[in-house]
Amino acid sequence: MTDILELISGLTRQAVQKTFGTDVGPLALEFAENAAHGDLTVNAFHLAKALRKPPPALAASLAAALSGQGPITKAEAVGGYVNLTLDRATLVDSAVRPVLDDAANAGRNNLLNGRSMLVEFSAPNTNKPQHLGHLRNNFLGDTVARILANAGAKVNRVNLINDRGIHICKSMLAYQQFGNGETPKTVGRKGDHFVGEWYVRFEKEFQLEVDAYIESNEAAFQSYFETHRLDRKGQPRVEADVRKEWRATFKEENFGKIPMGAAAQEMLRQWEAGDSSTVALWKEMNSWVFEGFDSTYRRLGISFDKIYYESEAYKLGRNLILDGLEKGIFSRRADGAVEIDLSDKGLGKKVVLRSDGTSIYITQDIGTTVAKAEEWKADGQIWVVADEQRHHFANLFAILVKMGYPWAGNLHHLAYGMVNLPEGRMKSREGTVVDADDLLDEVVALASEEIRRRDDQATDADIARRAESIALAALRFMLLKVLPSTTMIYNPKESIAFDGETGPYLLYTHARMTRMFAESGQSEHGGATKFDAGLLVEPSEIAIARVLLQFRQATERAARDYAPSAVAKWLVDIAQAANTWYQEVPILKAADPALRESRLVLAKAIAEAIAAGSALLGIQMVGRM
RNA sequence: GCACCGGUAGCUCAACUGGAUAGAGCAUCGGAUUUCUAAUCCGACGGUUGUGGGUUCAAUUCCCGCCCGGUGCGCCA
Repeated sequence: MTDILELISGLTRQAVQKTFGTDVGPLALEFAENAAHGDLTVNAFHLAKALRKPPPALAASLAAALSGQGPITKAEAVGGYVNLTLDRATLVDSAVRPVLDDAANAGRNNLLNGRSMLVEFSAPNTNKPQHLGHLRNNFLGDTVARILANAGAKVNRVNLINDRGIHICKSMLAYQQFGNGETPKTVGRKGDHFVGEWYVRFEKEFQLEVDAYIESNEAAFQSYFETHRLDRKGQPRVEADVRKEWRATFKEENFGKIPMGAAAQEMLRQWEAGDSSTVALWKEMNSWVFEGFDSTYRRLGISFDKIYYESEAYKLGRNLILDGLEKGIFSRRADGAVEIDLSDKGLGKKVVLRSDGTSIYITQDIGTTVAKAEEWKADGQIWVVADEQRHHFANLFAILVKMGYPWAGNLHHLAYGMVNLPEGRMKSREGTVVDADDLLDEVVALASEEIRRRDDQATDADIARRAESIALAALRFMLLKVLPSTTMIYNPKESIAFDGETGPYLLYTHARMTRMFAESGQSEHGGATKFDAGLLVEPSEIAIARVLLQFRQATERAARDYAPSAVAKWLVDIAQAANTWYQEVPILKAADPALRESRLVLAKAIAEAIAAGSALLGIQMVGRM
C-alpha cells in the first residue's frame, strides 16, 4: 500500500506546482508536536526562498489548495505554517495496518540500500576483564550494526582484540612470579578476572618498588629539580610542588629503571623474539581471558562475524607505507623516520614508521583498515572507540584519503563519551572501575527481588530467567538512550527502578498489550480482518496512530546519525501513548464487540511495534514481568 | 599555547541539524486502584539554554570574544 506520508507529501508537491507553477521537489513533512497544530505540518518558510513569496501568503494559498485533498480534511494556515489534519479513520488505518502486516518492515528504511558496512567494536585488552565503558561500547556497536542493517545495508561486525604488548606482559610476569601454578579452574575464578587480578598484583608490586626507589634516590629528585626549578615565566618554584610533580611523572618515565618494569620489558622482547616458554605462557593466559570474554559476550547477546587479534595484525601496514613512500605519498626524514604531512587537512605531520623501520599504532591501523575493506568488500567502515581517540582517527582517515582508497571518504569514528557513576569518575588507580560482569550480576539480583515481591508463585529457575532478561534490558536501554557523544552518568539504582524511561517500562508495556490479546482468546491471525479503524476515535487512540507513523523517521535518523537514542526515544513515546490509552479506555471490557475487536488489534500492533523497535536496540521482550 | 568535546529545570537526558509556547524521566507536591498486570495513569511545580556581542523574518542550534569542566596535541597503545 502507499505510505500515507508519501501520499501527503506528493499532494503537497502537486499543490505547490499547481498554485505557483514551480516544482520544488520532494517535500519534507513535519509531525506536529502539539495536537492543536493538526497531524502534519508543511513549513512554508522552507519554500519561501524557492518561490520568492512571503511565507504567510504561501501558507495561505497552500492551505486553500490542500484542504479536502485526499485524506486531508483540514488545512489551516497559521503564520508561515500549514497545519494538516487527516481523516481520522485513514490516519489510524494507515498507521496500524503496516505494523500488522509486518512490524519489522514498518520500521525499515532504505537509507543505505546496497551499501556494505563494517562495524568494529569492543576491542578489549587481554590483561583485564571488561568494565562499564566496554558495556557502552559493546551495546553501541551491536546496536548500530542492527540499525544500519535495518536501513538496508549489508553489515558485518568485527572485534580487534589487543592481545599483545606491555600490558599483557605485566599480568604474565606477576603470574609467573607469584602464581604458584594456580589456574582459573583451581581457584574457581572466571578466566578474564583471574588474569586481571595478576595485572593488579603487578601494579601493586611495581608501586612498592617505585616507592622504595623514590625513598632511596634523593639524588634522582635533585637532578630533576635542577632542570625544573623555574616555572614558565622564569620564576623559582616551590620545592614541594616540584617533588609532587616528579613523583607523579616518575613512574612512566622511569618504567625501565624499576626491576619489575625492566622485567616486563624483557618479557615483551622475548615474546617478540618468539621465545617458546614466553609464548606458551602468553597463549595459556590468553586462552583463559578469551574463555571469560566469550561467556560475557554470550550473556550480553553480543556476537561478531570475525575476531581479529593484534598479535596477528600488528605487522600489517608496513608494506603499504613502503609502497606509498615510492609513490611520494609519504616522505623519509633525515633521521630515517617515514612521515606524512597532513597540514592541508588541518592536522600536523604524522610519523608512520619509526626511524628503525618498525611499525607504530597507526601503521597497524592503516594495514587492518585496508585488509578489512578487501576482506569484507566494505565500502564503509565504522569504529566504535572512546572519544579520546578522535585525533588518532582524524589522522588515520586523512592518511587513507591521501593514499587514494575509493572508500576512504566513508570511514567514521563513532566516538562515545565516558560513562561515570553518580559518585564520580571511574579511575582504575583508585579501584573505582565498575566491572561489567559484577555490575550485571548486581542488576540481575535487584530484578529478582522485584519479581519475587510481585510474584510468589514463580519458581527460582523462572525468576532467574526473567531477571536476566529484565536486567539486560534495563542496562542496555540506559546506556543506549543517551547520545553516544554525551559523557553520561550511569546510575545503577535508577536503572533498576522500573519506572520512567527504562527498559523494564518497555517490557512491561509490551507484556500488558500482548497478555490482553492472549487473554481475549483471539487467534493470532484473523483479528486484523475485522479491524475497523473508523471505530478508534478516542484522542489516546489517535495519539498512538501518530506515534506509530513516526517509527520509520526514528530509524532513519538513527541510521543517519548513528544514534540509537532516536529509536529509544521513539520507544518511550509509543509506550507512554499505549499506557495512557490503556488507562483511559476499556479494551477487553469494551461493550461493543466490534470496538473491542479493533482495540485488541491495536494492542497487538503496539506490542509488535515495541518488540520491533526494541529488537533494533538488542532488547528482547519477555512473556511476563 | 593550539585543537576537539561539552555547559539546557534541583538531578539525568532530549530537542528531527535554523522554525510555532525549549520537551521527557527522576525527585517534590496533589489526585486516580472492588484492575484489562498501579512496575501504570492524570495534574501541579520547575528555564534569562554558562556569559557578552553578531548574523537572520526566526538562534539551544551558525559566527566572534570570554568563563567553567573534560579530552587530546608521541618514533605510546
